[in-house]
Amino acid sequence: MPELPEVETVCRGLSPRLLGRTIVEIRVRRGDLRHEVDGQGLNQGCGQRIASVGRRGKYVLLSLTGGGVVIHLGMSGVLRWLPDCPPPGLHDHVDMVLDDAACLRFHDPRRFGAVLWWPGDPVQHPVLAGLGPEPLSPSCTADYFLERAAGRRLALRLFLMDGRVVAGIGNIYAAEICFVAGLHPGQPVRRLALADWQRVVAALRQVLTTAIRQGGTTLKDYRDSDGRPGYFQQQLQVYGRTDAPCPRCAAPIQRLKQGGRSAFFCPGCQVPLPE
DNA sequence: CCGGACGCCTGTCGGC
DNA sequence: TGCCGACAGGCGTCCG
Repeated sequence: MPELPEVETVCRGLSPRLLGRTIVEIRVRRGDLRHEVDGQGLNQGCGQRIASVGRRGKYVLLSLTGGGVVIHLGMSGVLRWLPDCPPPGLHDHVDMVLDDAACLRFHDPRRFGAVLWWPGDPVQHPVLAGLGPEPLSPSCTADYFLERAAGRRLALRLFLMDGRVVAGIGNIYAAEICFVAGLHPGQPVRRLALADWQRVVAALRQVLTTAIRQGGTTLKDYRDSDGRPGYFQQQLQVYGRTDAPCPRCAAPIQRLKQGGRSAFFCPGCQVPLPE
């Protein structure tokens, strides 16, 4: 569910609440997530202070004085800060209780998420190895994409969703980025020229920074760390808008199946490039 | 190496 | 009303 803008929003909300707090107890009610929760490891975090709250792609990183926690929200995960740690409800799998009686609660109905312990700096966790650059960092350039796309027939949308190419872009934002760049989502990436990649880079910066400013996209259950929804769904131009008029040319938005998932595009504004 | 299909899990929605 | 299939924001593995 949550892509980079949602995870960034969660991190910004958590940071002032968690910084400097000490973890006093970890409660794992259900550990069979995507990766089995290592309760033994996480318990080593008890008594440690939270030194920073960070993000890498769609992962939340809690850096402790002697270790770290890496959290992924999967499709349905919600990370909430709760001032008095109320009794847990259905799918509230993990609580990290803090020294001010608040808690950080991981809720995840589909259990595609993960809560991982790491004995050192969490950015060193193996799940983060091989992730591509942050899309909003200076290293994410048109030249970089051109090089990574060389010789590949993979569709543009799937290329942008591949975390090894660029971190943090999922189905919603890949669709919006292709639209803003004026490129067909099924476009084989080897056909894009440098000027096309420049449009992709400009589009992804614009889409992601706007989405962060709006607090992310709430289609259904996404909430930030205080339980508030995002507002970027009001600005989606193609995602989920099958048959609705394109905001630029009024042609009906089309949907197609790509990599087992839905892709949305405007047949008027996103025409395949000539070979 | 590359790309496509599938599975993991629960919940919701639309059609019959 | 109830049942059943399709689908949902991600990602790892397997196979051709």
